[in-house]
Amino acid sequence: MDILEELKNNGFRITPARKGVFKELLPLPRTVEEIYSSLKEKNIKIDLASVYRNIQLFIRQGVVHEVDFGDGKKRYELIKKDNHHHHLICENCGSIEDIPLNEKFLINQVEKKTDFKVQGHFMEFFGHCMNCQYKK
Amino acid sequence: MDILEELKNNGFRITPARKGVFKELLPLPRTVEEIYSSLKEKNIKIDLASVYRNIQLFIRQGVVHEVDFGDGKKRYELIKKDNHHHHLICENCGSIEDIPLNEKFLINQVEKKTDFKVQGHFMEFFGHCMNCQYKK
DNA sequence: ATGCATGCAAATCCTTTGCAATTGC
DNA sequence: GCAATTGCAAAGGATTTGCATGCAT
Repeated sequence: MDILEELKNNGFRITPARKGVFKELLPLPRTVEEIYSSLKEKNIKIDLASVYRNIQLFIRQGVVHEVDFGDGKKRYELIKKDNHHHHLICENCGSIEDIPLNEKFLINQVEKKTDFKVQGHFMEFFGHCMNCQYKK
Repeated sequence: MDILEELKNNGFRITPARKGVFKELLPLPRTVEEIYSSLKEKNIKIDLASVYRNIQLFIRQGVVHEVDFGDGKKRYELIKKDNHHHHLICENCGSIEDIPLNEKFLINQVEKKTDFKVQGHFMEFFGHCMNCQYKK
């Protein structure tokens, strides 16, 4: 919950709505719609526009970034320092698992093959989680 | 141009609009807007809705897929058989380069670390192309 | 000739914005 | 108290859809 404190130190207010949106992001990347309905269910009153506004604030402050799993829905995820990772997305149940990877050699492979200077990357995996492999 | 023939065999018509959209996708992933304006410049009369409709048809037929470079714009790319590759996206000039990679070991790494069965992946690289490295 | 594909306009969905009221500090 | 934040409603942009007409086969 350090991050909210930091926001406060930067002159932003900690409102119930803002704290709510933040908490929704804690476990996993979520869509705006998911955040909105989840807060509603928890009886935290918030307007859709405020969800959008707070997500955008978090992004501008560099604590959240957008991830795209290619299903047409934008998801937002907390950026945790020293925790660069990728996702395993189950195409059956939709579960999302984090996984850290050693992808340096891949980036080396790219830079060896071309004259391109790689500064960032985006990498997600699709398939079936353990549960869904056996349920079939 | 095999793909258009195949569509025809599946009972779809080859119209100037459809052929136009298809040709626009030949070299590189493009946005709907890019396809639309490019065709307009070439005096190929087409409605925006028809660009959307044809892209969706191509996707349903499995010859095109959506790629997302994280800039908020959806791009559409032809799926060429036996030509699995990734992209190098220059953050300076926006150029897009294809690159084939040996990512099998990465997928093995994932499956070794977890119980997840990987069936697909998504992988893009961002940075600076050769031109933009030296122009700076 | 038939019905698929198109253009056009309206509808829909997602996201952003203006503004007055509210609330955190 | 004052400025930041909010809710609400309206605006904006992207995509989809309904329908009558046109065109590929």
